[in-house]
Amino acid sequence: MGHGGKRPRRKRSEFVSQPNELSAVLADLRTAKGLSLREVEEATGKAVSNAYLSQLENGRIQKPSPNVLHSLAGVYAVPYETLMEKAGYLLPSEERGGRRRRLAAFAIDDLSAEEEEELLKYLAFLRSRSPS
Amino acid sequence: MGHGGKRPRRKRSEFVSQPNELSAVLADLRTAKGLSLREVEEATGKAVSNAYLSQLENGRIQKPSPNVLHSLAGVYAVPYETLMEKAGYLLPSEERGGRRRRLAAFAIDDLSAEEEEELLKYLAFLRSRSPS
DNA sequence: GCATAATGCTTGATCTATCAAGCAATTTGG
DNA sequence: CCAAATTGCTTGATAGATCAAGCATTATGC
Repeated sequence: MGHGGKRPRRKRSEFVSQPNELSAVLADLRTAKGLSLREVEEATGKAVSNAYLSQLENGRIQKPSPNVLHSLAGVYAVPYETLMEKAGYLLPSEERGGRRRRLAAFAIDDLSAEEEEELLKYLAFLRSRSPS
Repeated sequence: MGHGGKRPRRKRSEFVSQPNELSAVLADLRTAKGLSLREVEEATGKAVSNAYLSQLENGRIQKPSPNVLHSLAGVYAVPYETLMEKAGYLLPSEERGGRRRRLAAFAIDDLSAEEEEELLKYLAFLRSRSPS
């Protein structure tokens, strides 16, 4: 031991995160619902740890298991197949003959009436910025 | 899900061959086509080893990856989804669309991907000002 | 201000999926 | 009959998924 002062140095690991589409979707869904990592962990019934969620959202996991995706689909109230598709396990739904809702549509299902009204105004604003 | 951590120590499981529906289906498909394990390995372009196929058909693998199932679906000319279903990754009768949609949901179906992302961030903002 | 909780994150450890190599039986062909 | 090939199978090694703990920083309460 020796050298008095410093404790085990903590090296700053250079995370080579490769953000993919899935990680972005999962992060967006969680923040859109206003949930913390631990709240999601809890919502899955401890099936998915907050540690893992963090790695997932930061693109450090290449292939989360279908079980994990199933748990998260439940928490975020989005279709399991959609997450499977984002993870590259299934062909895009168009090529499988299926209609689909925008992911954002699922994020608003439990808004209050007041919030929904605000949201509609915001949508009008969004549209005013792009040609129809 | 994983197992990690140092929790109650788990004993090494003795290879209890537990043939499930998937293993039976895979074995039947292969013998029905008169193929050997190595021929199937070859047919997948070396994507799945004969060693693994053996374990798979004898129920020694709990959750083969979707990638493996995809390769085998190609070789045996059966639908990928069918094998996924046998493996327990998909529900047999997936019913979709039962939920009631918010009004606003109809207004976002034709947003661009960028706009949708903005929208999700806006939702996070909305939530941050009201309790759940 | 300070203790405490909450948040996102990193890391060490463990289990599982998966393959390369090898093995004992069986088949084939000369 | 025997060597070579084939077949199904087992096992050691490796990589990746996943979690329990713990850390740094920020928010919250007194």
